[in-house]
Amino acid sequence: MIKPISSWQNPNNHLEQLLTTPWYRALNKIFSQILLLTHDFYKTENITPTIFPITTGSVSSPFGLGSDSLPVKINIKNNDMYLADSMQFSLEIATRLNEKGAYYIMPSFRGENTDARHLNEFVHSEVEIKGDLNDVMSLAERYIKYLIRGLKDTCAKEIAEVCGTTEHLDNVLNKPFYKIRFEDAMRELSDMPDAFKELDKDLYAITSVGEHALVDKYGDFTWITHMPYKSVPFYQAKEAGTDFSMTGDLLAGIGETLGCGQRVLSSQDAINSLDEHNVDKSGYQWYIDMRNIQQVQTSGFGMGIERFILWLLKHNDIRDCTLLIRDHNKIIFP
RNA sequence: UCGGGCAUAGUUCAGUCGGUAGAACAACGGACUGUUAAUCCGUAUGUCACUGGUUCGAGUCCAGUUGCCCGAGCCA
Repeated sequence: MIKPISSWQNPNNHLEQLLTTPWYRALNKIFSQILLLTHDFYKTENITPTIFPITTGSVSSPFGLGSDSLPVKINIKNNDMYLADSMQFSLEIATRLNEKGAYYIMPSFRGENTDARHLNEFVHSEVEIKGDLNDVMSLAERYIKYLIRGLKDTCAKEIAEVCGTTEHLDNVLNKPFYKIRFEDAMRELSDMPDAFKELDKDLYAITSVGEHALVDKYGDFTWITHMPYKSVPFYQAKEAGTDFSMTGDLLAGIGETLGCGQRVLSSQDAINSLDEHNVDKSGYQWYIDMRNIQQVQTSGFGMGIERFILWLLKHNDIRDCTLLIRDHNKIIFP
């Protein structure tokens, strides 16, 4: 059996653990296979690889009533800017340059404190395609199953040595991912007061307790879709005729592993959404303009690779799932 | 980011009611033992995180700042 050693607790002694323990040897192999499989998968889908700057003036995360997520602010030559918290905006541009869409797999940066479910720098596998919510959800399902099949071929020994089984891989491959709308999940979990919290009057969001309850009930890789429009970022499209959004979160293991959404279509949709979410338009005029230059319906998803590995290895602390430790509250070598 | 806790010797921590700063381990010096070291004796530990306030007097009470820990939040 291979067990993690939690060497992130003492970053200055981490290097020896990294270089000498079977846990990190297995983790390294899994990471490299996921990279290879990701490129293979998108090649079969005819979706184009891209690469972008990691600094930006437009961050995508600090929006929505349900979010006080923080970008990582840096200062270069006296200019305040951010490290990318997501490449979604760049991918929306790249999708307009390519036939089907564009993907990217690189670190994203977040300003919250690290804990068992969060890293300050995580490997983000993101894609944006021409299409709607259904298209991107089915792409996500194909991607995850492609990864699982590939990892079964190449890393079954390592996975079995960590978890004692590879049964959870087969369970996922053998059935379609269960889908439940947010409003239906709320009704089904109405006897659990902690499953949802009220963000604002009559505006609710699911909690990690609620996510766990859904995973317990419907198994790993369960979709919760159509979150309340006001609780999601401005760039997510509104469902016609409802107060919900064209979004989906994919739950597995400890919780949200992948998030996806259909983007606002027209420049007027973008303006309305910025207003309804009370977001200052000055940093996002380009986002409005882009829809005037070329209006395309796009949708995309982002998956946290370490969170996927957490599920893959049936583990519960994401800090064990990175090769080089990063904690923005500390200076760490190497 | 919010809430709670903590900050005293190299380290781990005591410090009562506001009245001159304490222990253990580590370190250093010596003694002794047929010797990679143990044991015994001895020695020194310090901007009590920082700034200000209250007070005759602050490690102790109050305010602010900084740093760390725990919890929550957020997300992928």
